[in-house]
Amino acid sequence: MSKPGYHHGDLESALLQGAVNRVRLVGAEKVSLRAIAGDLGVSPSAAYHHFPDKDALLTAAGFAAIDKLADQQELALSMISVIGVDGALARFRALGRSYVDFALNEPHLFRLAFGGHCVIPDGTDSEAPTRAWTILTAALDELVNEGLLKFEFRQKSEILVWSAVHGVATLILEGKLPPEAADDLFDSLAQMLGLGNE
Amino acid sequence: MSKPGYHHGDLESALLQGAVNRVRLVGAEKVSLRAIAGDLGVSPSAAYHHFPDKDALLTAAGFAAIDKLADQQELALSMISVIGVDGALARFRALGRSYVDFALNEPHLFRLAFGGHCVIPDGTDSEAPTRAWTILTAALDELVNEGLLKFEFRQKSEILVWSAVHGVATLILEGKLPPEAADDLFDSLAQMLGLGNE
DNA sequence: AAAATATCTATACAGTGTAAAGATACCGAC
DNA sequence: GTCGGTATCTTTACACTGTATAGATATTTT
Repeated sequence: MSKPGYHHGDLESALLQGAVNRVRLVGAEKVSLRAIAGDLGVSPSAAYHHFPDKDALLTAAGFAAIDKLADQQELALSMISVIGVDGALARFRALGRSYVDFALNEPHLFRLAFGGHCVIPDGTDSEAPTRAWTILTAALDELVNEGLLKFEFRQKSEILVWSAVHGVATLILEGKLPPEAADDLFDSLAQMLGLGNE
Repeated sequence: MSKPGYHHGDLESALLQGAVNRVRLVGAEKVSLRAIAGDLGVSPSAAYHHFPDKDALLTAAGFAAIDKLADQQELALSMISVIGVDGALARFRALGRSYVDFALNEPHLFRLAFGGHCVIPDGTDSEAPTRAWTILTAALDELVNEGLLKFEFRQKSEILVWSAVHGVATLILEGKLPPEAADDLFDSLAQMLGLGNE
């Protein structure tokens, strides 16, 4: 299944990987299908047997980028073994930090992922809850369990937290906010979530 | 200064306007310099006497889009004449709503404005406080003056509010959150800002 | 082994951004 | 006014893009 001969074995995932690599380096709007194919020593037209067109390949790469973000978040979470209140808070913060870090370390992948290429069809809830969403809700659950977040605030907190973290990442990336804004935001979030308790 | 003859008078702003129009319709990555020039009945190369390259033109169009967003916000603000506490709250909400509305009504302009084309050089504070920023701080000032927001929370609220609103706009636009998420977010924000008082 | 199919290549075409050189209209100096 | 210089625009050309079509090659099926 890897490379059993002339037919290259698994061009589809090789193309995807190549697309991700190229986007990572130069950004989505400056990657050419021909370059990706060239990297793999393959004719430009070869891609059309696996993806309907260039845009579809980039979209697939975008979803791969979203997955990489989720990977990084889970990795960041896994490195915090503290339990209890402190653990819950640390994990919450690590989640935001890894999100922003991904945006700043991989700006091109981040923009590809959230820049119009990977729009969900907008139909009624497509019942595809995104790994990022799942990860976030788990962290908020923990905050609730530890008594750090009032249960009735949890639902709305999901939207607030994700929006704020995504927003600050984007705005820093675009130079609209300074990098320190991220930590300030995390402070505000922690503080405000906590305030619901007293 | 408008159209005094063959030299077209003011090609530069005509190109800019044309670029904005085209981006508005089909999105930045599908607009061609030649099409913009064609709309104006002008040769493709003509643009190069006014902009170093296509990217620069699109960047200018992006900043124009940012300005349109600010216009829309100020217009939304101007339509609320209520004074006092209710007015401050209404204006705060209208600010968020107009921001999200702009993103949803003009997705291509919004993406151009915040999708990497208009990055501030990232140098130390470039002392260019953006109209959006000014507008936001004014609204928060009013909240403080009306006693709806604790003074010590104001500074950090700037980042929180702008990030959250920008984030929710983006995530709705990309299909990651449903449209109703915006109102939920405004509820949370109003509630949480208010909580700092009791 | 032969036929059918999936995969890849070769070729070609219209469209792109943009560099270079030539034409045209304007503008200030005499 | 006329003349020369300059900004503006056109023409032409080139390298490059995505992708459609048709042909070659390897794999799979029968």
